[in-house]
Amino acid sequence: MEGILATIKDVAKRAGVAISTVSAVLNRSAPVSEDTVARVEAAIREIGFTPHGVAQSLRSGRSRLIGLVVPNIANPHFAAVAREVENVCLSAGYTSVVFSTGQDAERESQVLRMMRAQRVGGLIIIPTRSDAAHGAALINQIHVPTVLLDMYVEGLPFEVIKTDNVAAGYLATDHLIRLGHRRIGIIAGIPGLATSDDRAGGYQRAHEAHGLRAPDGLMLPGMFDQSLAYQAAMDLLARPDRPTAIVTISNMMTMGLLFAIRELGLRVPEELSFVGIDDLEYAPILKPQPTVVVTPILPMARRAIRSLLEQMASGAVPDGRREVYEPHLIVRESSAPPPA
Amino acid sequence: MEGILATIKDVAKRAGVAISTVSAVLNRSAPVSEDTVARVEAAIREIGFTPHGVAQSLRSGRSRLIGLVVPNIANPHFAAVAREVENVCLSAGYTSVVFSTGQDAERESQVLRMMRAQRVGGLIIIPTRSDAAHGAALINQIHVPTVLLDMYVEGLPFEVIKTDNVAAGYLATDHLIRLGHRRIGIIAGIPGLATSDDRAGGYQRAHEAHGLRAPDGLMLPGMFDQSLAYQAAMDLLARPDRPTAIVTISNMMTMGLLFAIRELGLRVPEELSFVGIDDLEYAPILKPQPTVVVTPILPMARRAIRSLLEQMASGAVPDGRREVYEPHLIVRESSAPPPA
DNA sequence: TGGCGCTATCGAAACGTTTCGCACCAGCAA
DNA sequence: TTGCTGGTGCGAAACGTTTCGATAGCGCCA
Repeated sequence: MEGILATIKDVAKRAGVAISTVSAVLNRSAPVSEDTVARVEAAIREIGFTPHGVAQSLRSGRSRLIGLVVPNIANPHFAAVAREVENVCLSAGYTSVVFSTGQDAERESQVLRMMRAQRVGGLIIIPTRSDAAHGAALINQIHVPTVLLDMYVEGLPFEVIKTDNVAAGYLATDHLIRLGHRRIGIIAGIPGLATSDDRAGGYQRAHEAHGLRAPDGLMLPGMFDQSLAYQAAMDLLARPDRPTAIVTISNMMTMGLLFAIRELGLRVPEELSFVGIDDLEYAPILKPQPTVVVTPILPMARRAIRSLLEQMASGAVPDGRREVYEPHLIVRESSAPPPA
Repeated sequence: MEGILATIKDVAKRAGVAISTVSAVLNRSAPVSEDTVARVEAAIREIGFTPHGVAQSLRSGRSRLIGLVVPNIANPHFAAVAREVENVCLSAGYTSVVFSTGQDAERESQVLRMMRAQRVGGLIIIPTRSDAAHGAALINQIHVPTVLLDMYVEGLPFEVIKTDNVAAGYLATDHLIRLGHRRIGIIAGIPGLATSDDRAGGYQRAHEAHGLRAPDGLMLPGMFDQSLAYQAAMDLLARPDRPTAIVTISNMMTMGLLFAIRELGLRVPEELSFVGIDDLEYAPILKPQPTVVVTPILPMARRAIRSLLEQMASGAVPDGRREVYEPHLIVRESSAPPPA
């Protein structure tokens, strides 16, 4: 177990060739005669040689490590992203390393420092903030090809793979308005976070599109944090003129709402309707099953990692392209016309 | 962004000292006078130097990469482990890289090859199988300090951090027997997998302890896979003499059962009781709330990574120690006496 | 026969660190 | 003056690769 692993030198000796020839065989980087290839490959098999990725990185300046930076790996939504990225990486011979920021800019920066120390070859980031100041801070910490997932950051030139968040908020709200709701609350995320602001913006827009004014005082922040969303929901639902419907802008916030509903013993959808953004993977066993707006997160993740690998291979300069995926509504049981 | 990062050489030049002196400052590995330290540190700050982890690894033979191998990172149970490991690693200056095996021995081996290529310095593994043959295969693929989590593998000398799985199965089954159930089904995992076998063993033992014989034909395999568990549950529940209660031995299998219950429109606990092993993080919003046997997975994860870091630092030989954590029962709403 | 071009192979430098032996200096005792 | 000692600092080798210029062997044509 205490490992002295074979080196390329051992292979060379065994096959009776030069080190550089073994390297050429390994990388197909130079013409090598058929039977030399065979001899080298035999030697590799016999002594169980695995190339020293660290040495390869150092010499070639290319790293086979991909960094994935997400808000929280324990959130199933992001875990799914990680799984997808891992799959693509593995089949492409890359290794992905995942880190959680906890939506904290300082921790994000700490994480990026680690990534830099490990000299990852590329980065997929779900950023913690989207304002220009953050962009300015980030730009100095990122020295490799990068793709932004889920959210843009002001002033960062990287490709962005996101959903139409305004549409997501719109879809959820529009659905409730059409059902007849007029007092619709929303538990939004962190002000200043594009994803959050856009989804809340869609909520406003939907009201306007129906010639309505979004009611005052019904937009509560929840961060991307379940317990805060729970607080917000309790607040909203304890009011005498409580809303007849609620929109939550992320899976964790839907969870928070569900906790509150359970605690207050509210009947859904008879007494309260709700629509969440992002699906819950156990939605089918919930009672009632939640109506949600879903985003194609898996295709987005796949696209992000593919695009990143391509950039790394081609050395293309980032062009700030934005790839936008459309969300769509899944009507289930948690939404119905308001009580008379 | 296209990164030419500063090297230790640049620092040395700027501070007017030798490279080796900078290294000494960085690692506190040799006495350096106070004002030289100050000059070097100033230089580091000024040019924004981050040590090249790859070069450090290569030269020192020590790697700051920790590999975590789990069945599936998209399973919240394992995502929680990953998060915990990441936290400890980050604060200790290590980087964790997570991989999923999909409970597939071949993929596990592929993953281990990647780990070896990256020369990770230590490994935490939740293995895919526990038999001796697997142990024999694994022993040749692992060349670094390693801790086994959740399950032992026959013939592997590493420290094992696990729960008392027999007790877990026992607790769940005993609870149902005490409630009066006599036809208790169990959806077990993969035969040959210790965790699975032990939990099923606990089910047998509980019957014996009450002077009962575990009913025939009520133990169905579900793998650690939701859809298979769903199939098994459908099978079990479609029978004319269907069990009055069911034990599921992992969170994914409880999910599968819940899908089946929902589809068949069974009332719980009036028509059917169940007890799951491992909690569901959204348990509180489920109706009925599931009765479960929980294992202290977070403390176990913390213990595993701490123990690993210690081993890496001390260079201690593995002693095959087994650290066993006790599971306990949380009675909620899904278990009640059987229908008369 | 000599020169040319092609192919297969080789040797050595380089990537950015750590590590280790050696040199320098001042102070001090002999 | 010489020799020793302890505290600093230096230079160079080494880690395991990739890469690139050099070279040897060979057939071919003039």
